[in-house]
Amino acid sequence: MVTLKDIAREANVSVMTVSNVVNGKLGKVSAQKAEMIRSILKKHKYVQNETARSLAKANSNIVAIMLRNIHDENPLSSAHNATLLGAMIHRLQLLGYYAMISLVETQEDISRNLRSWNAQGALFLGMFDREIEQIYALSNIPLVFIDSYSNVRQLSSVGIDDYKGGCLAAQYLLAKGHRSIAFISPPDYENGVIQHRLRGFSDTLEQCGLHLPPEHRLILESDVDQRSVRQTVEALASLRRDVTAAFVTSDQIAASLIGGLSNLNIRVPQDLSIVGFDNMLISTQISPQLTTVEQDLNQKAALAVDILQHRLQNPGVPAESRVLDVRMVERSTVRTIDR
Amino acid sequence: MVTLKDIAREANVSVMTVSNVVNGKLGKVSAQKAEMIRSILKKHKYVQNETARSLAKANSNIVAIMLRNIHDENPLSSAHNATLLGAMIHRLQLLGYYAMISLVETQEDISRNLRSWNAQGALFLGMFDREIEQIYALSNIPLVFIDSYSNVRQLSSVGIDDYKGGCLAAQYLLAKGHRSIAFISPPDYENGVIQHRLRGFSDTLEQCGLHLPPEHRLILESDVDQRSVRQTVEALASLRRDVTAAFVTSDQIAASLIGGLSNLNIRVPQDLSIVGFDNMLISTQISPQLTTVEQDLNQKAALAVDILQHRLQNPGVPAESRVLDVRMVERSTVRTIDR
DNA sequence: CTGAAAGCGCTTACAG
DNA sequence: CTGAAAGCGCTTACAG
Repeated sequence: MVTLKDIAREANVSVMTVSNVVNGKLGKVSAQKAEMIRSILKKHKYVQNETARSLAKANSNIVAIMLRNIHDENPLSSAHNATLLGAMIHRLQLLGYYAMISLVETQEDISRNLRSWNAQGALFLGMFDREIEQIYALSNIPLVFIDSYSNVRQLSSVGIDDYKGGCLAAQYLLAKGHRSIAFISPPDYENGVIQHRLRGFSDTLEQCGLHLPPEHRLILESDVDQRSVRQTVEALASLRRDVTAAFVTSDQIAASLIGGLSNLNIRVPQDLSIVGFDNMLISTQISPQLTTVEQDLNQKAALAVDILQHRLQNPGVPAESRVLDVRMVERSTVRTIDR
Repeated sequence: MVTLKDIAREANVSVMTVSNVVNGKLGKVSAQKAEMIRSILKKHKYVQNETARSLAKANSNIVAIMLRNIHDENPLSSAHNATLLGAMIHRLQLLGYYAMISLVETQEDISRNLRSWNAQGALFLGMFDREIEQIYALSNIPLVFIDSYSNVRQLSSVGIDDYKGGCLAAQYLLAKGHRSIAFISPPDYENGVIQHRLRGFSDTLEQCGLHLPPEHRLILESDVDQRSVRQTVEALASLRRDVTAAFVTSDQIAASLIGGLSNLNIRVPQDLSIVGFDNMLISTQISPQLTTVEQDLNQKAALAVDILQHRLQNPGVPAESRVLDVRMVERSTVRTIDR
């Protein structure tokens, strides 16, 4: 590995001068020397040793991205997480940062990943409410939380209007004449996302004098585990007499359920209407195409990175929380009930 | 940030002694002192500065994972890539490595990401054939390529038997009585995967005296872009008189095509049979469920990491190439043609 | 414009 | 078992 020192020796200048050229501090080097040094740099394909640079500057250009690991399930088998992660990495790179990814479970995982490479900042996906406060105690680099609800003041976060998402789904189904509707989701995991969608959903029902009985609230342990999908499908099938529709909090789960229902000869939307959430690619791949609540993942990813960068560039700016809008996308999984 | 020096001062010992305790070199420290130091370490929640450690040891425990960026499309919107990445990160963590992820396009991207943090090793996903040789020139850390074909000798790689996958699909469709079959894939991108599947497919046809005319070979520019899906659906629809089935090289694309066909009232499998590839979750989410060629992504990911680790632990061991098996999974998108 | 000195937080190699 | 010295490859702060 060729170092600044090697280059300096060959160029007959000091290490400092080479360093200035590498870092583009051209005011400090004569144009002629700079050119000469640049050509030697190129000749040897010099690549800066970020490890040493980071140690000397206490500035690494690393951004840690931490994904909450739940039940040891691959968090990237969720299309939502994967798309978001890809978009964040892409944008970080454009801005000159390195992305170090870790799947975290314990405070210790977080602490280690936050501090060992002196990351400049960190992006968190799906952390639990109660963990967030503790994370702040670990480090004082800028932190941005995605899809987390928390009471911590001065939290930088990006999320979507989950409450409104629940409202939209309920309003839409009510407008189509549905009066008895199931709510299906993974466990809440204490990050508040599900809870807010549920609240928006049931508040809207209640405004119409309806309510969501506990037996219409179905919980799916895992959206990738076949067995738990099957159980939920069966529970849903046995609810069929009571319920004309279901709001499912992700397209991925909705697609699995629709597949399972079709095996039991329960047709969507004729026998049961379904509204999903996310508007991922899969909502147009299944048949009938899924009516769903849309969120913009690319925007969520970009905004998270931009907020982080803004705080990195302007130390001391106050925390910033952004809530992105959602909207209904009407397709073919909800039927109109005539009265 | 608390450093070894701080701890050493408080414990009234040298930095070296603390370092030995931190690194578990207990043979070198008296049990009593070790215990005392450990408690101070814990009290201050000491976290090792990997930056400094890496610089001193020339050993970072970072593994770089590079994903080939094509057309600036999010590589993690492919369920295949995302699942693979998640599984690799998980396994790397278990073994004590840090995962630095980058989306690469040029040799310079690769060079920078390979060298700037002195990564111990690197994992490449979907690199082009012609690039691989150049990558070897960049660095001599252990490299493992996933799903890449290359003429480079001594290449460590993990892939699947793409040729056999093509054969299986063709054999299956032939056995069901199909004689005129389309082959649909993204562009080959020179990594050989598509090419090998195609060759297995067309060789098998030829063994039966059939062949694949060029107009039955459809190329989809992008599997996430709606327009290119629509174009392919139309092309496929207009082939319908000539063709009774299509082999599609990913479940994701197959699902999109089936969705598009159903909008044109072309039913699968009655009007057209489809075989997919991968056996991702989506193949059971769509209806009818997709008949497909299965590969084991978790195994692919684990093997890639294990081969890398083996080379990391045993410098000088020869390169190792592994090819994983594939198998047919029969579901409901292929009909039997009576003759 | 140029460079010698000191230091970032750690480890290696050696002496006691 | 313990520690003082030197060094990893860079940058900062300063002197010329």
